[in-house]
Amino acid sequence: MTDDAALASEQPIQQPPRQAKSLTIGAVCKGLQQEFPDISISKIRYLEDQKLVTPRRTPGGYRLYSPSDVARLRTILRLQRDEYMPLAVIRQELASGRTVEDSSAAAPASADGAAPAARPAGGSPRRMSVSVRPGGSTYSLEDVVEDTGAEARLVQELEDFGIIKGELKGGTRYYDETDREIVRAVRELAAYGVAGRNLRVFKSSAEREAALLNQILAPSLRSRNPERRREALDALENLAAVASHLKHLLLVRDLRRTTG
DNA sequence: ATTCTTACA
DNA sequence: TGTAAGGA
Repeated sequence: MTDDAALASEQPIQQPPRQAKSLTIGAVCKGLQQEFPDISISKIRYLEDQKLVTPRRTPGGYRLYSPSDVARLRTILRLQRDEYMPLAVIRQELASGRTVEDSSAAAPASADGAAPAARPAGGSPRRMSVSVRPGGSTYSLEDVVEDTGAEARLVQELEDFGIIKGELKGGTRYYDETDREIVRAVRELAAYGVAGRNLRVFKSSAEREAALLNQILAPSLRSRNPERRREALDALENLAAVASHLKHLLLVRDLRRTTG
């Protein structure tokens, strides 16, 4: 077989990686469309309104996006699409310097055949501590209901309130261990008449605390050294536990003060 | 030919 | 979010 002809084909590549060129909004939009089909110029402008990106401007007022801006956009769109993260939260993530911006030009376009979640083999591992590390077991709605004794409606309500997220995979929702424990705790609270709007307080409180802890450990968590990152995660869990204990003590103290 | 801002659906 | 208008 002769195959020398195939190798001689020329590729019209006119992108010298040398020059860090800025792109107009139209070019950026076109490039992003490969990974995000429903992106649009107006949407990109909207993200600027929300202070998530601040591209440079030409004297004429045209937006100029640096490669860094584009990477940031990509990160934002991914967080929004893959993690259902609200723009307000994404803004904080990026501001705290926690989330990292990737620099890949375009998505590898790997045909991900959706690997359905793995069911936990055993029945119900009774555990109060939850890891901050991603990638654990996942549970279907039925699993959660069965494990926690909560009504399916309660789970739905928590999801509506944004208390738990539930990851959509292959048409059905799956919850992680943290979600399950949250449901369990809320179910117990429900017995005391705590529900609905009351949960917002807990949520915003938790968000502030998480932001604080992450801010403290941001440098280590961002480290390229795997060893250091692991230590940071350990520290994070420990720190969270200590903070939780302190919160408990303060709560008890305030309750005493209030009740007598 | 493109993009900009503002306003409106 | 998308689009029409009116300018640069």
